[in-house]
Amino acid sequence: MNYVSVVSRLVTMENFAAPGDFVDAARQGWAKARPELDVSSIEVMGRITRIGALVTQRVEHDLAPEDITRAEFDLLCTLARSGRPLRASEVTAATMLSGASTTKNADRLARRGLIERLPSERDGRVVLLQLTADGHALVDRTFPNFLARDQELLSGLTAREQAALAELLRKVAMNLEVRH
Amino acid sequence: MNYVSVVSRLVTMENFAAPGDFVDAARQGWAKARPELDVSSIEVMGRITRIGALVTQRVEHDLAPEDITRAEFDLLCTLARSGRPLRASEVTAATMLSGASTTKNADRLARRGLIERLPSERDGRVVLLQLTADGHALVDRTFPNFLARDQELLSGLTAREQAALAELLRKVAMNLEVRH
DNA sequence: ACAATCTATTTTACTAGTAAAATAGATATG
DNA sequence: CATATCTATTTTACTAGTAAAATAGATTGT
Repeated sequence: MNYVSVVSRLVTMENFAAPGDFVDAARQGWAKARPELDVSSIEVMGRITRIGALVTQRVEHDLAPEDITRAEFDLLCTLARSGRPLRASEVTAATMLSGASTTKNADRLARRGLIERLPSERDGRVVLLQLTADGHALVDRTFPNFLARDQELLSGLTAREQAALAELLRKVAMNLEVRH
Repeated sequence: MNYVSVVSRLVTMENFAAPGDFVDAARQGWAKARPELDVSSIEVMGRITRIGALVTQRVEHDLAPEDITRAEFDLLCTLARSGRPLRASEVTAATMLSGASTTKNADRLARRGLIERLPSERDGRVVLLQLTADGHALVDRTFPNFLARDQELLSGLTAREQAALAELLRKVAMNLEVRH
């Protein structure tokens, strides 16, 4: 790419919209406003938080007809994939919410008959949470739709690209999780 | 990899902890609980939402000493990189929050003297938001720290890997953004 | 020009999430 | 074998975010 095409690309991007995605626009903004800053890391981290927020909103929207929040659905899915009753504290660790939220979400799901609270035989402080038949049914009915929606989002990528992306994200995730 | 090594890897991962990151554990759970489901898409989407949530929490924690929320900081950074006063509705579009939240956040930031509200000359309904000198100073003082933290998270990846990751994420982001 | 309609922001009334205190059961120590 | 300390969960008191109503200014059609 020569000087002219670089310039014409910049002019195009500034004056005639469509500079790629949200993060491309943000990066261009920083390049102009604070040219001395190296903002290259937002190419990855900005996109991750942006995509994460958009996907979360979409999931919430799709769950509205079930009259269930994303956090409650997350709790149900955590129990569904664990195959055994989990302690409230295990659910808290898996869902990234506070213990107080786990109590609240478990209350609402129990009132709706989607989960049950069991006492632990070993430890009287512990509350075990497990899906009821209705809870299992809800997960079995709705979870595949979310998988399909996710696949759709990745449909622009080849299988090889999806695998490469997953592997790169695993590295970032592991780096992040070791720091708590 | 032969049959034995596959089996030994599975056994290792099930019985001796450390199956990689959070998503590896979740995927194994689904594989056992619902072997008929193709949950491969969570390798990407699950990691994006997980990393997004962890990074968001970390940013909130790091902003606590400034007595400012992540949403407020996001508003300040949006103004800082735009280089001109923005309409409240432009800020709303950039921050992924509701208009009501923009009003609330702008209220608090204006009370603290970090932004100013200006009337638009063209349209009496419009409120323009712009940084004060104090607001600029706060962004200049703190934003570089967040860039450094983000770079640290990506330090396990080569420059080539970071570029590949950014490019793959851009594809996903653009696919998502065209669907609103 | 003037009602009808549209649009940008704010206000109101509400829900979700949290930190810290309270509660209750387990464990350790003298 | 108490009693002090630790741990798991719940309750309380609060903050952040939102949808929908209210407000106020712009636009459109006649």
